[in-house]
Amino acid sequence: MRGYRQKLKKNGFKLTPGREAIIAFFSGKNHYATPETVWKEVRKSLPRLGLPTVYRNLEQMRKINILTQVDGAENRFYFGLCRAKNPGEHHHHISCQKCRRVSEVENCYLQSLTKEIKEKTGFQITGHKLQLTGVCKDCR
Amino acid sequence: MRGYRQKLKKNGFKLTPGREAIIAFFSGKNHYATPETVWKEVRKSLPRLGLPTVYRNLEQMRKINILTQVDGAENRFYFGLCRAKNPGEHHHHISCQKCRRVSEVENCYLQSLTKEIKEKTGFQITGHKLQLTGVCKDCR
DNA sequence: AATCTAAATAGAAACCATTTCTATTTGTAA
DNA sequence: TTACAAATAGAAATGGTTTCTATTTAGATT
Repeated sequence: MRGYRQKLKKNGFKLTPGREAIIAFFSGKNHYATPETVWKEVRKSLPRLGLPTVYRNLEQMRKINILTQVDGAENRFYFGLCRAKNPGEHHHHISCQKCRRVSEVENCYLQSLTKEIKEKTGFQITGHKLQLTGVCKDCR
Repeated sequence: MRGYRQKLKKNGFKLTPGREAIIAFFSGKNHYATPETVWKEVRKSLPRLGLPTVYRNLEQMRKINILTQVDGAENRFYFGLCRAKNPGEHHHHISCQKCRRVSEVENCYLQSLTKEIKEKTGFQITGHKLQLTGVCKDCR
């Protein structure tokens, strides 16, 4: 928790009750959630917090790698807490299809494929997004 | 083009002018596009084609692997033509960030990582979605 | 070629996640 | 304590996507 405060400050963001509550929500659950779910939960302690504020905060905290955005099946936003040792470094996340837990996959195994894919497709690879799905050890 | 007709019939879909025009659109361009873009273009030859019909057809043709869905930066739909030799088999696509061309990456290199990721994260991997971005050889 | 029927469509309207806007409030540096 | 930029509330707008119903159509059957 302390680390997130530092990170917010370092990036010029103020420590508002809304931001702290959102981080607390994710810290407690470690699952990904939609902005609306976050809002409904956080509103229990901060009844006047607006949904637009939640959207704004989620996006800001994603930008500074406190949160990570998860691609769900539906065309909407999902966020989860990023617990990587070095969140700024390129890495991936895997989410549990049962309990929605998010975990880090700190190694990226794809760099080595760049050359092979380039030879086969003629594309120079500039980026990739990998969305892993699985079942976590508690749900198995 | 002939192949798409067969595939539609085999899956119980009728050969409507709308479906043919949508496939023609993608065949000519080989780029991905939003439903709205498809609609605006196809409407030039079929002025009465509605946007909901385009949405319906895109989704239907995605289901039978004529089209592939591409994840763009914005939270909306993108579709492209799938030219894989065996579209039913698991594979990936790479899209050019300049011209939006879509190409197939028929080998999936990730199966071999399943075991390694399982050991590190405790997750049993059940699926993945890989979105590759690059610059195609014509745009380099 | 004419008939039939389930599938497909048009057009309008609804839906709803997300964003924008403006007046007001608040965190924090001085 | 004050000052001010940052952040917020609340309402409203936006716009991509879906739903709805009456009508039309593709393709099978005769």
